[in-house]
Formats: sequence, C-alpha cells, structure tokens
Amino acid sequence: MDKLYISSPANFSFSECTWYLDRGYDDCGHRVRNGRLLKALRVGGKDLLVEIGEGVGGLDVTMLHGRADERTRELLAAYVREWLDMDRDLTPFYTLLQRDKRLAYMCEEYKGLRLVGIVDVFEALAWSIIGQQINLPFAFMLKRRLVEKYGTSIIYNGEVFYLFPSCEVLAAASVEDLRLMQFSRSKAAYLIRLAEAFAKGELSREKLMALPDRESRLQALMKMKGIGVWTANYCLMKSLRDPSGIPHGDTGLMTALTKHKIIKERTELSKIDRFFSRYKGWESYLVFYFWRSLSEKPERAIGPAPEAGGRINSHFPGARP
DNA sequence: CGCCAGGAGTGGA
DNA sequence: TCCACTCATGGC
Repeated sequence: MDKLYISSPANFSFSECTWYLDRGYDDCGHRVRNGRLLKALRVGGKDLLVEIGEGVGGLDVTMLHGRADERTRELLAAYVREWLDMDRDLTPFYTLLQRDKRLAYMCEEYKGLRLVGIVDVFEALAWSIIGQQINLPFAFMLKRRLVEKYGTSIIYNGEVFYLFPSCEVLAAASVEDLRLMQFSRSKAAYLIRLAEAFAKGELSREKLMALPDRESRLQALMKMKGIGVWTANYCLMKSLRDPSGIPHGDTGLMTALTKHKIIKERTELSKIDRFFSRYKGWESYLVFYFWRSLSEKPERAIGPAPEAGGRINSHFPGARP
C-alpha cells in the first residue's frame, strides 16, 4: 500500500479541520469516518483516492486507489499541505485574537483549525456560484447532483467517491440540463460560461497568480458574469490563499459579527471596515473562524456508519407543472 | 404565509 | 452612484 507521511506544524489540529469538513452538511467532496478523512482528488493528471489519518506528529496519507510514482507522491503531499493550509504560522493571528475579549475564546476553542481550502480554482468558483443566495443544505444538494451527473468517480470497496467535474465536461452541459437539477437559469448559464472560460484557458490559476496584486485578480474575476465581490473574494481566500480576502456581503459573516456584538445592524459597513483593519493580513482567517463559530459543536450522534455505497441516488425533483 | 439563505445582474432615477 | 426588482428553492 502506498503511504506517505506529512509532519504537522505547530498549532495544527487535524481534528478541528475534519470537524469543519464534517460539520453537518452533505458535502460530496470528501468523507470523514472514524477520525479519518477520505477524498478522491486529481494530481498530475492522476485520479487518486486517499485516506488521511492522524499519526505521531503528523498525518498518515494512504493511497487507497491509484499508484503513485515519486512525482505523484510529491504532488499529493503538496496537495494535502495546501488543502489544510499546513504551511502557515498561526501565531500572529492568535496574538491578534487575544487582544479582543470577544474573540479570544477562539484561540482555545478552535485551536489549530486551518483555513480549509478548495485547491482547484475552477471548483472553488463553481461552488461559490452554486452557493450564492441559497441556504447551505440546498447548495450542497445542488453540488451533489452536479457532481454525480458530470463528475468522474472511483469505486472502493463498493463505495463511490466522486471527483468534481472537469471544466471541459461542464462546458458541454446545457442550461436545460442544469435546470432539471433545480439550478436557476442564470446560475446555470454562469456555470457553463465559467467552465468554457477555464476550458479555453481564458481563466486559470496560473493566469490569476500572474497578475500583480489582489486588486487586479479581483477585477479579472469580476469580469465574468456571475462573479461579484462576494464570489471573487471567496475564491481569493479559499483557493488562491490570499490572506486578506473579505467576502463582503456574506450573510454568514454578518450573522457572526452581530452575534459577537461587533455590529448591531448589518448596514454598519464602515464599522466592519474599521474592525477588520485590526486584522491586516489575517482577514481571510478571521472570516473563516467566524464561519466556524456559526456551527455549534454538538455531541455528534453516535450511529452506525453509513451503508456502503454512499448516497448515490440523490433525489431529483419531478417535472413541475 | 413570509422571510431569510455563505449574491448578482439589470434597468431606471 | 444608488435603489428596486428579479431569479430559484428549501428551511423555518
């Protein structure tokens, strides 16, 4: 069995990361079971299924599917470090949090939580378009339908693991196809156009990173129909790893700011700016920790593991009158 | 039934 | 530049 080991940095908590990934939504992009994280992913043109578990002083990564040469192993290690943001020193962030009585609790409560990212830029943008203005359970359901119809899959022990669809495949989909899955007409059009842009190479991680600064990256992203301020910043913080992305207009963020008594009304934009100005260089992390704060840490229901096969038969709506 | 969800585009003042 | 309106549907 192909295995590799990734040593953990200080202030890294695998369990905090997996808790976030398994915080109660039906995310088809990965699975958490018995403290281990399973994910199908693509590196260097190869589809792999990996299991990540906690070892002594680091993470044990096991390849359940796919054989890895030396280069693939390197790319896989880099993927995991990137996904869980393991190459970052959180000390300055925690120092800033400690200064605010309202937020200091986060240092203990979420200690070691990393900004769990979306490594693939196309996936990050597609996901954020899907999630615009709808509640998260519905957004995850839409994503699952899209992935199960257009994504490739790996079967392991009778269980299906999906990879997010490629831009080429999604570019060939039609608005009508997506409408049947309950995407709005405009969202369907945005997604397909985005897929075309990536398929043609008009947009890519390389092109975005080649731009001089984050302002120009925001502008480049927002030229796409369906990508506004929120989506562009979401992409910056979750995929391009910009430390200062603030998804302005995010309702979850507003809720968290209100709960923490940082603002009273959602219209106090200048107050929000002033607040974030104390966290220069850590805005993305602060937003992520705020999102984390919106999910309570429940006594997880201890039940039987999901039956083998997973949820491969999502409910599709019937034709509407 | 009404309002809100980890928004964005459009059209009119 | 700044509204109001529209899109879609699930959850509460």
